[in-house]
Amino acid sequence: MGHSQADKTESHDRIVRVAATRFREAGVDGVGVADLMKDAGLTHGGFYRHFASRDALVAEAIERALNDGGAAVSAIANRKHAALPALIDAYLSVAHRDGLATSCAVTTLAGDVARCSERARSAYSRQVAIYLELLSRLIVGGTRKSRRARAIAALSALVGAVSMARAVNDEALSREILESAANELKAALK
Amino acid sequence: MGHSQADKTESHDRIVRVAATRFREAGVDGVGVADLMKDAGLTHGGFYRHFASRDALVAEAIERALNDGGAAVSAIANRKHAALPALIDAYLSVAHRDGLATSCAVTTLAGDVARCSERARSAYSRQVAIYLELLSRLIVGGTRKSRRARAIAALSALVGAVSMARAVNDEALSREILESAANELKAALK
DNA sequence: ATTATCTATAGATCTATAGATAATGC
DNA sequence: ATTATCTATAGATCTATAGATAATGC
Repeated sequence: MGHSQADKTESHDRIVRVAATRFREAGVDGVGVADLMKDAGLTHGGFYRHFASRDALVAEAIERALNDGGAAVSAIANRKHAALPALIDAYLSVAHRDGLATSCAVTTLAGDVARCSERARSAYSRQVAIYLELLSRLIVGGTRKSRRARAIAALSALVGAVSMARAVNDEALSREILESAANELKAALK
Repeated sequence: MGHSQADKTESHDRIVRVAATRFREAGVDGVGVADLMKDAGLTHGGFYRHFASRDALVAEAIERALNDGGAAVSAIANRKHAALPALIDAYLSVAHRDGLATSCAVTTLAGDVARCSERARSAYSRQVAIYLELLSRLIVGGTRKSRRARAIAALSALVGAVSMARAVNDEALSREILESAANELKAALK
């Protein structure tokens, strides 16, 4: 039972990481403080030495989830060769559809964030802006303005396709959505 | 205090209608049975004479919410003139973004449905299939297969754009998402 | 007599707090 | 002495049930 300040920082970080995962899996309303603390290897009583309220953790965990997704997307976007189709294929993959725990929060937490604190919504806005910058840079041809408009349409299609592919319980339809959206996007942005 | 069978049918319907509205506003986990019954003008004790469980109401309310949205979209799609751009503009309007209570459940409840019962997910799948048929019919040129692929990409963009426009707390960015997505879609499907 | 609804409550769960315990760090 | 964590619990809320009440409908 460690009690150093280093331990506290590590505990704090572990709670946020657990919450960022569980919130993506079960929704922000789908898991309680006690359960999160248990997953982090702590008892629920200690929670309030780390966070002022559950809402404070929610905001921090959403920021973390958004950053995680951003890092994964950036890693693909910074490839030298065929970054745009690679990004589209990764985002619209069955692995991303099914990997809720580590999925992109711009899709997975969109509905929850809309009902969240301004802090969480600001983090979400920031991450959308980052994705749009990143996509605009990868899109070729036309004016700067046109590239941004196409980036918005592309990001919308990525988010919507994954949302629907997850909600549908018809595997053939789900895969058709992912594949058709990927093909149309790659053709439109060629 | 009426107690006829007609009253029961009416009460049942009112509970489902209230739930379909409140679930879209607050999320499926965001409102309890007692609160829903109060909104329907009843006390919470009577709930279990209408539904076997809360989950049974959730499934029925999601079906209702999906049908409501379907009816609204079909009404626009059946216009003689310029049905496709009218549908795109309506779906990507500020009114639809802000009108959660009566909004299209394919977008609003996507995240919740992914964690719901098979019954709710089947209803969702059915509604997606209906929208894709409807959009395929409105899209011109190319093969049947190509029209379906474009319908999938278009529906994805509609769903994703509204999801992001709601989560973002930057009004300018939110409107830019709706407008750019609408312009790109209309241009692509002309 | 049947039944739609209401009152009251059981039992579980959730957020948050109080006080105890056992380490750290001056 | 300070503090990170634990044990225990208060108070609120949530789903579900039991029994009472007041209408309907044979």
